[in-house]
Amino acid sequence: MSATRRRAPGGRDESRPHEPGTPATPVIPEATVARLPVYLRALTALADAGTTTCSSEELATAAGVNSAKLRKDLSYLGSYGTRGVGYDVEYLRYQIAREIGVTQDWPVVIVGIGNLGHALANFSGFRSRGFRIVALLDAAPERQQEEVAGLRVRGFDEVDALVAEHQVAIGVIATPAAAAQAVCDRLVTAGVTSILNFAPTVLAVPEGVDVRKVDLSIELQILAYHEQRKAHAAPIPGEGLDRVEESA
Amino acid sequence: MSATRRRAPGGRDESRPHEPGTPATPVIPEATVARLPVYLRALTALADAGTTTCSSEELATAAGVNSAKLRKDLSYLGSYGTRGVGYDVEYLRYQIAREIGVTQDWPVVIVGIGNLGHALANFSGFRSRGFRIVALLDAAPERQQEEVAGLRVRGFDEVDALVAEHQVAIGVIATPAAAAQAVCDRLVTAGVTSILNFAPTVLAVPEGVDVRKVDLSIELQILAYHEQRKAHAAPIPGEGLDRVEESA
DNA sequence: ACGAGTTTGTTCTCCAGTTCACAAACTCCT
DNA sequence: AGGAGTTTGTGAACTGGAGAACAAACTCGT
Ligand SMILES: NC(=O)c1ccc[n+]([C@@H]2O[C@H](COP(=O)([O-])OP(=O)(O)OC[C@H]3O[C@@H](n4cnc5c(N)ncnc54)[C@H](O)[C@@H]3O)[C@@H](O)[C@H]2O)c1
Ligand SMILES: NC(=O)c1ccc[n+]([C@@H]2O[C@H](COP(=O)([O-])OP(=O)(O)OC[C@H]3O[C@@H](n4cnc5c(N)ncnc54)[C@H](O)[C@@H]3O)[C@@H](O)[C@H]2O)c1
Repeated sequence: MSATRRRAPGGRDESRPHEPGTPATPVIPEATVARLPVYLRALTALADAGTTTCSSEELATAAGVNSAKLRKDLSYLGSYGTRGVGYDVEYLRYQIAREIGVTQDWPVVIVGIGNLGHALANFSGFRSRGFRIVALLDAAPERQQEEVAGLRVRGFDEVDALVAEHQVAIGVIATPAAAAQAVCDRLVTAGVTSILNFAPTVLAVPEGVDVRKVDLSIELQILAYHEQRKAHAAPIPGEGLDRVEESA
Repeated sequence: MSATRRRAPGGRDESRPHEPGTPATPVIPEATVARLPVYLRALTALADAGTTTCSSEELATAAGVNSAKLRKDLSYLGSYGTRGVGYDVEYLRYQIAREIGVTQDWPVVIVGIGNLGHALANFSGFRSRGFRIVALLDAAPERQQEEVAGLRVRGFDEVDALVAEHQVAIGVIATPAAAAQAVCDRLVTAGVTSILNFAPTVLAVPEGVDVRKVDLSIELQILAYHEQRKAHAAPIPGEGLDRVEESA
């Protein structure tokens, strides 16, 4: 792999201008950042299938996006393709993984080992995607007897020690909504600066802390809205040609 | 509640122009549709706390958005506020629920009753948000002995009968990625027209079918990207003032 | 009844992101 | 070596959404 490594000569090379004062990194649009993991997944699937090279068209199809968008997204990372040929699957996969920051594992803590917390803790897929679950925390004493996925559930008061010990930057909240803000505050105090929130609440965090939310009810309600619209627009159940946007 | 019902006189009333040929409904931007459930949640919380009236400012704070954006979003539904006063919480809550289509419950099937499927089936919150789980399906025979959350797990071959019987429009896929496309195809054939996909694959569906995906690994990877950026931009662990956008 | 104060609904401006379209760059065949 | 064919990378037009700002519309106190 990596036949063309990064042709240093030629035109401009804007990889790391590091003049003192400028932020060095060329800034990637947020919409692109959100798609890079999808490309990474598609490339991994292609690599597993034995494909060594692919065109932007093929990769775009696999990722479920427009090929022009894909090319523009990749152009923010650099020129990793070869005109007339396409992209080296393994090389591009590595470059994206490096850009995202998942070439080595990130330690993660999960708080709230109930229904959802158990499922997350038992999920093996995180490991291969750049994450390692290092601690499971729960406030309920009866939970703390349990061992889930090879880890003993710890009391939430151990959060500071565990976060410090494993240098945890990313925390997952899977507690009831009522507890989420308090848990969030404690995590931030302990040193966590990125939070994935499953509880249906808006979390307030200090600047410098990232929050992303996953709310299944919201997703279902968005589907319900469009579903209602379909039913309303096409009263005849025979054939109703209404526009519906893909969103996979 | 509902002090001002919908003042029919006055200016223009663009609620239902139903001229034959025009699509009747005034079209709500997709970005707004995605936020309506958040407003609904915030209003429910306010109502539970005993609040009867709120301003756009208060509601915006509760929902974690800009108040101008909130007002513009609500304006797509109609004029449900009163200038100088604000919004009637209960009334607005109902109007949004009606717009989304969750004034009555939507029947839902879940396919793949593994780690995640169990958690979803046991989650009680769907009911109060407009959804009723009517069937749990799994291909593995040993799963079909089980009873989860009061429902016996059914074989996937019963999908057609169950979807037809309960008039199911929404399906949830919680199977491994390898099975997801096949499961999706079968669901669509059975009559499902909206799919929530937890498997890390892009699903291909015919026009008229909506797909939304939830991918935890992608969410974590987006956090990892920003986390890496923070670490890179601020090498001194003391105090690094870098911009980070909220996203709750 | 009227003016001061409040808050909505909407218009206008601006920006990020998407899509098109094509020159540049590469391969392969003759 | 040169030309035909392929595919990338990107400039430019276009689209949708975000935010500021303000007039219209309401309440309340006098
Ligand atoms: N289960 C699902 O499929 C699902 C779906 C959508 C949303 N959610 C949301 O995910 C969250 C968890 O759902 P669940 O079904 O796992 O709930 P659960 O009640 O089964 O589990 C919650 C766990 O959090 C623990 N907890 C409570 N307060 C805590 C605190 N202050 N500190 C630490 N731990 C604490 C509890 O002891 C319990 O073990 C909820 O907010 C729920 O709304 C869950
Ligand atoms: N568990 C998590 O927290 C988590 C997190 C992120 C993503 N996911 C994704 O969610 C999906 C489910 O995860 P999981 O941990 O529950 O997996 P799991 O292996 O525990 O469960 C999968 C279930 O699907 C059933 N199944 C397999 N093929 C089927 C088919 N053709 N028809 C019907 N049922 C079939 C299996 O019998 C099994 O019960 C996976 O795609 C996974 O990548 C899970």
